[in-house]
Formats: sequence, structure tokens, C-alpha cells
Amino acid sequence: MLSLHQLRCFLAVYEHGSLTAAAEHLGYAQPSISEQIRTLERTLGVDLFARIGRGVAPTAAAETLRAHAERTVESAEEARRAVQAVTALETGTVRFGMFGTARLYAGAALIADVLERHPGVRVELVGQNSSDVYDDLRRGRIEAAMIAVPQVHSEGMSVTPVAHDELVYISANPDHLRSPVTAHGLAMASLVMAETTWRANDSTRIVLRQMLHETGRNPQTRIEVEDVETAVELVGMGLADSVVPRGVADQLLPRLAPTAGMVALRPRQVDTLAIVHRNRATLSPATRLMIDLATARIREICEPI
Amino acid sequence: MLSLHQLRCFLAVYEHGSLTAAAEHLGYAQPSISEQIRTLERTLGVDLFARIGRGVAPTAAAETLRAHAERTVESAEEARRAVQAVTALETGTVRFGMFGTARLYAGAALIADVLERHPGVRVELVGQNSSDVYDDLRRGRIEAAMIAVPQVHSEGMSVTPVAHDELVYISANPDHLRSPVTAHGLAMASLVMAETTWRANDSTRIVLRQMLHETGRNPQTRIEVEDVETAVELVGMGLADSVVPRGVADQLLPRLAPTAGMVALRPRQVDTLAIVHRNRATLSPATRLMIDLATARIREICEPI
DNA sequence: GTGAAAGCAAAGGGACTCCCTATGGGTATC
DNA sequence: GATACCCATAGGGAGTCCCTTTGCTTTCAC
Repeated sequence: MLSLHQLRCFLAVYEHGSLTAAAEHLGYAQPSISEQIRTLERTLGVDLFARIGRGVAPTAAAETLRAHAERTVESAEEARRAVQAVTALETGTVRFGMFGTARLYAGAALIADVLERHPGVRVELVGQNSSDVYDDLRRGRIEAAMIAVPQVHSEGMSVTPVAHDELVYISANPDHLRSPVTAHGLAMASLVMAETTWRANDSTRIVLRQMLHETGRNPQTRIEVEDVETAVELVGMGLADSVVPRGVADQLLPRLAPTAGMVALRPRQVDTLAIVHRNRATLSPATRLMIDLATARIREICEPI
Repeated sequence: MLSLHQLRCFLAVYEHGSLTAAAEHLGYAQPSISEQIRTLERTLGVDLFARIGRGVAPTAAAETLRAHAERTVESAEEARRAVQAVTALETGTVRFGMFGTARLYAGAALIADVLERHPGVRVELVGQNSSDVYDDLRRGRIEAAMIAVPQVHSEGMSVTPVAHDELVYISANPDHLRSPVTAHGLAMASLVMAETTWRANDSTRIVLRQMLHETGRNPQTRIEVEDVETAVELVGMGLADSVVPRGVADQLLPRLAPTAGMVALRPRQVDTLAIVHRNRATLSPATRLMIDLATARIREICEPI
């Protein structure tokens, strides 16, 4: 079977016109080069050099081979360089998972951070929904992600909490905001909740369910929508109240529901944002960079852990 | 040091998404491939695959490496071929792809032509179906082929049309043959079509779909069979009509459906037969000979371009 | 013409690589 | 929870790679 080593030896011999000189140039002994050329000739079934007393002379076949051999060796070298460039974050793709409020808080800024440091790279911020992100992690399509936990079961996954995001009650009705909202108040309220498709796994929902469960109540939502922006708008129109992470309220209330306000829950409830990756996974430099940048950004907005 | 063997293993693993499958495909044991990949990863200093319990997932570095690896392996293969070509016609094997009607028209005669000129060579006429031929071309298992286009996408391929083959309507019912068949008539007809497995890529089908599509109709076949001989026989039994290249009708009607006749389509429709090979491939003298002979044979039967 | 120098081939041996089988652990699927 | 699948590791045999030594042929100098 043809090998790069054979081609490299061939080129050296061709250029130097001598096995001995080629060997010296490559740092081998002369018989080693002799053997490589011989096996190359055997695999190709062609004589490449005519042995002429003093030195060697390339045959027609060698002339033909030379250009191809150079291109092949060059191409292999190019492959090595290309991979190296990816490692150095000069080029290639950086893929990271980010779901829900984490993306809302830090998505654009995170990408900006990466591009500022490494202008050559492509960035993919994956995160249509939490199930997708989780699946991508499990199947190795992405190395790590920042998501809100509790999530779908996390066995086999390493979960590193990085920040708490307090849940707040938002409403356009000032009467609803006079004092922190208790489980009782929550059970009485007319609520709009987002992420309806993922309601079973949605982190905020799970936290609320737990809070209500402890007082023996069942959460009932009045309106279900997909994206949190719509929920906030509905709150602004006074059609319902809602519970959202504080960062979301800070960002969206002024823009989408200027007349609405927020109040804490009692007892205080928090979403936990965490970095998640597969156990025992060795993270690439690119992913570690994403983790560091994302963590920094999130901690500016939420309470660091 | 990077080696071709490592790159070949890498590509196999990338394509199969599994070490085991790659090992089977290459004819090695699984641990051997595992070791090759591991040493490749070590020499490059990058993880190429994420081991995810069941199978492996390529990393970003692997995505980058793939294109270069393919080019390198391909280049080495090309080098081998180029040298081989120097001595080809005396001892070597002549391998040529020929699919569908082209083979039916010229297969046996073509082999006879080659053997007459070069009694020493082995001849392989490859062509189970168009997808296979195309794959063989891409991977360099055959240097060139004569096939009917339009084919699966042809990027990286050099396509040289050599002849047109008119499509004709065949039927055992004289009423159906009174005048050229239009798109309307075709849509009304009860048709038997061959090459059912490759229906999506079959050249004749594509031409017909285009013809019907322009009049807003959908082609519907009554009967689907694999080989065109069966289709013609069914036409002969009066069970359905069909559309075949004229050369096929000329050859097969007298033999398999003596009572049937043919009539043109309106507007006229043609299959294009073309020589296809990889861009920048150095064709061996043997292959060039095959191309010349095949072209000559085909032009005797169809309309030259 | 003869000795010396240069260069390739062959032989023998040590280290390493390649590839195998057998086995263990983790992960999906039923 | 049992099963099947897939990868990693371990250990060993065969082959390769590369070395040094040696011998042969050609070339060059005297």
C-alpha cells in the first residue's frame, strides 16, 4: 500500500539525484532510503530510478510520479496545518448549546465576545429547545451547553451551576404587586406561561410546581404561549399575570409591557443556570472558551453562585 | 508522522460514524482502527471523534480534516494511477463504467473491440446502476463511465455529451400509435416503467417528469419493474404501454414484443448519453481507448452530438 | 593499469508498528 | 432490567523500519 513516507523519500531522492544524499538530508541511513524506494517500486510495479554506478537517474515513470507525489505530500501537510488552525481558533466552527433565558440574556453578546477574540471562526449557537440541546449533548453533536436546570434527567451529564436567576411575579395590576406573592396567591392568579411545548421539562415550571406542591395546590395556567416575549406582552395588556426569571423581566418589561411591574415570590424561588456536558468528556479549547465567556456574561446579569 | 493509512481509516470512520463499521468496511479488526485513530489524534494533538457509547461523533476538527484528508488520499490514488498509466496497456486491467441503455447498446461489442486491440488486458465493465457507477467514479474505483445524464449532481465531474437517444412511446395497441404522443396522452396512458429502484435518478424518468410538469400534470405509472426487458415484454403482452429510448425499442421490440410498435413523443424528448470522469483526472491510455471505442459504438446507434 | 573514493545492495539484528483475539465497561433498545 | 451494540484496553505474533557492517560496481586520479 502506498504511503506518504515512501513519497517523501522518493521526492528527496529525485531532488538530490542520489540515495545517499537523500538519506543524509532526511536524517536516515542510506540503506533505509534504498529499502523505501525499493518497496515503492514494487507496489507501483514500475522502476523509478535507474541505478547508474555513481548516483541514480529517474525514469519516465518517476517524472510522472514527481508532480503527483509533491501534490500529495503538500496536501497532507496542508491537512495538518488546517487542523492546527482549528485548534488555535483561527478558523473552523465553534459550537455551543444555549437554551431559553440563558440565550436571551447573553446570546448576542457571547457571539460578539468570541468573534472579537477570534475573528476567523464560525460560531454556532445551538438551542431550539431544551430537549434538542440535551439530545445534541448526549449524541456528541455539541460538547457543552448552558441551560437552566432542573432539566430532563441528567445522568451521565456533568452539571456545573454558575448563577441563580430569581423568579419574579409580573403584572400590570398594581394591586397584585403590593406584597411578595405566596403559593396561595399564585394558585389564585390568572397566569400566562411560555414554553408551552416543553412545559414538562421547563425549569421555571418545575420550580413553581414544587412550590405549589408543598402547599397541596395544583398550578393552573390560564394562557399558554410559546415564547416568553408573547407572555410578557399579554401581561402588559393586562390579560394575565406571569412568573418569569428576573433577568427576563428586567429586559422585556420596559420594552414590551411598560405599565407592568414585578414583585418577588415568597418564599424566594430561583432558576439555576448551569454548564452541562457529558461526563468524562475532554472539552476542546474552543468549548472551554465559550464556557468561560458565557459564564462571565451570565454572572453580570444574574447572581453568581 | 502523518500517514496515508491513518487518513484512510479516519475517512472510513467519518463516513460510517462508527469504528466497528469502518473496520468491517476496510477489512480490519475494530481495535486496529481504534489504534490508528488514536495515534492520528495524538499526532495532530486534537480529538477527532467524541466517543459516545454507541458509535462516535465527529468534532469540529474532524469536519475540517475531512476535506483535506479526502484530497490527500485522492491525490495519492491519482499518483498511483498516473504511474500505472505508463505501463497500463500491456498488463493492466481496464475498468470502465457503463450504465443502463448505453451498456445494452454497446457492452459486448465494446469489450470485443478492446480485446481485439489489446489481447493482454483484463476488461471490467462496471455498472449495476447509476448510483453505484457514480460512487465508483467519485472514489476513483473506475476512471470514467458512459452514462445517461441528467444524473445525480455532477460537481467535481467532467461531463462530455456524446449522443442523443430519442425517447419513443411503445405499445401493442395500434390505436395508441396513430400520432405522436403528447404530454396529455402520456398522462392518460397506462404505463410500465423500468429501473424502479433508481426511479428518482433515472434519466428517462427525469425527462418525462419535466415534460409532464410543464403541462401541469403528474406522471403516474401503472406498473414498475426493474429491467427494461421485462417492461418491453409487458408491452408486448398488451398489459401496458411504455416510454423507452429508441435504441432500446429497436433492439428489444422485434425480440420481445413483435406485435408492438413505436411512435415519437411530441414535443420530441431525448436522453443524453455522456462520458463522465472526475475533474483533473489523468486518464490511462486504456480508459482513453475505452472512451473512444464506446463513443464510436454509441454514435453508430444514436444521433451524434 | 591500478588504487582510492563514491555510491548502491545485501545481510543481520534491535526496536517499533501493525494487527490480531479476548475481555471489560458504558450506552441505547426492547 | 436484560440484551445487544460499540469502544477501550491488554497481550502477543508477525511484519516493518532503521540501523551497522560488508561487499560489489563505477568513477576518478595518478
